[in-house]
Parts: sequence; structure tokens; C-alpha cells
Amino acid sequence: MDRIDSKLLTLLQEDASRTNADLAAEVGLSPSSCLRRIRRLKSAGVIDRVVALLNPAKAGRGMKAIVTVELERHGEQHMRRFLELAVMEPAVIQAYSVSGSTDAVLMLRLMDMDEFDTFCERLFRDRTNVARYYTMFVIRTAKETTVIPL
Amino acid sequence: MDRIDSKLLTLLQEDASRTNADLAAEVGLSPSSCLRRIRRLKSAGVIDRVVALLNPAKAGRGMKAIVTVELERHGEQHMRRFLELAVMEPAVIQAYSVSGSTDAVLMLRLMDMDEFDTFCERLFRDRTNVARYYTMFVIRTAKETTVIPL
DNA sequence: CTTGAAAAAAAGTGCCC
DNA sequence: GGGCACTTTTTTTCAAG
Repeated sequence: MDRIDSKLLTLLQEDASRTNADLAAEVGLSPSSCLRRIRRLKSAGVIDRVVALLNPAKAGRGMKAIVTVELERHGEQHMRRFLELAVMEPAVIQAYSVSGSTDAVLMLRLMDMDEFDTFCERLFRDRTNVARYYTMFVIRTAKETTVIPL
Repeated sequence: MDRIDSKLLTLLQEDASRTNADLAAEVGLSPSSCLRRIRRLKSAGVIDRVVALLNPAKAGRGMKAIVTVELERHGEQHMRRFLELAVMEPAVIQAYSVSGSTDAVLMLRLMDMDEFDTFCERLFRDRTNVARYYTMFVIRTAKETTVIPL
């Protein structure tokens, strides 16, 4: 992982549709050397995958919410069971167990309030062991990047 | 935006490195028709961009934290000013203004506690108008996807 | 106006130095 | 790491529905 690898990763994190020849020129390498490095980074798992990112509003899911959850009964088993349920929900795009007074944090991508309503009824009803949950609706997104700084 | 477009978007959200011929076969279209659809989705902005996702741990940033922030002085100007500062930080991967008793939520990608320490000193010191902030460190990531369900 | 087939261009791949 | 021949893929063109 030298300077050139970092540069390549930064470029690919911003735009993975660039051609190998392009990338090679940018980092000052021959196309074959450049390709070798990229393949190495992929097989080493540093590059996990290449994906298309959609415009949420244009994909019909412009609404976003952050939910903090406190469980009724704590402990590893209960946490695991709750997260298993949360993960199954398509609206849940991020699910974490966290330190502090809250047990879990969920990030939701929703179509509208109706979807939020049915989601809550499903995930936060009696049998799911949720004591309390607090919802913060996203008003403005100032930054949202998948780029990991190197 | 018919059934085939949705299928294409779902496939591309999961793996954008698939070849056009592959995608065409999957959705039952000729390569040329398939390419036309993908290009249309790109120019319409439904597909925002194609990026490489890194393995955070292998990229040296395995630590994650969620920070809720309450500002000293509220209002549009102050919120905007705070978010401008937050957005400039490379460790901040998501920054939102939200509804409820907290004003903003930040998602951080960090190398270690030292980075968190210097980050807090920089962003949450007196002059930045932050009244209170509460940090939740991510213990376990149960789900983390960029896929918007269609 | 949309579709698919085939040619042309471009990119990716593997081998040798 | 670089250069070159080979393969695959993308992209354009064009004829047909």
C-alpha cells in the first residue's frame, strides 16, 4: 500500500467507471502495471465491490430518518435478535449496535410517512423487545459520501 | 421506469462491474437495448455515479462513531455555518440537520481514538457554537448498504 | 420510435522482457 | 514496472418490425 495505491483507491472511490488507461495516466503508470495493482487491491479485499449509487429522490425514496433504539431486555442474545429483524427490512440501510445509553441506531430510507408508520408498527411492536425509540427525520443532507480518506 | 429499468437498477446497485452483455441476458434484452436503457438512466440522473466501496478495516479506518449535536444558538445561519465546518472534515462521511431536540447528526469514520480526540477539539471547541454533543461508538455493524429498494 | 444484429472502436488481459 | 499482441467488451451503425 504505497502512495500510488492510495491515489488509485481515492480515484476509484470517486468514480469507478474511469478506464484503466485513464487511471494509469493519472498516477503515472503503464496500463498493465495499473491493472495489476487494481486487481491486487480487489483480491486483497481492500476494494470490496463496485456499485452504482442512485439519486434517492429520483428513485422514489427521498425521505430519510435516523432512529435510536433502547431495548427492554439487554444482553447479547436480545441485541442479536433485534438486529436480525432490523436487517431484514429493506428500508433499513444501516443498522448498528452502539455504546452509550442507546442500544442500536438505524438509518432508514423511506418513500413517505405511510411507510414509516407501517415500518414502526412492524419493528417496534411489543414482541420485538423495544423499550423506547427516538426518531430524527433528516431535514438537510450536508454530506453523504462513501469515500474513506487515505 | 418500468419493470426492466427497476431490475437493471437493482442489479447495478449490487454490482456495477457486470458487463452490459451479462445484464442484457439477465433482464432478457439485447445488449444494445440494455445499453440504451442504462445510458438513459444515467443521463436522467437516476444513476448518480459508479464508485468503488472499500473495506474500512483494510483501508485503515475500522472505527466508526455517530455523533448527535446540539447547537448553542439555533437558526438557519448558525446551522449552515456548523455544517460547513463539519463537511470539511474528511472523517465526516455523513452530515445531516435533523428534526427533534438534536440539531445535527454526524457519522464519522476514524482511524483511532487519537483521531477522534483531535477531531472533537477542532469541531466542538468554543467558537463553533456547539452546546452539547453525544457520541455513540459503533460496536457492531449489522447492515450497511447503499442499495435503495425499488 | 423502438429493437436487434453486426461491424467498428475501445478497453481489458496475459505474456514476455 | 513496461511493451505488445490477443481477447473481450463497448459503442456505433444500420436495417427491420
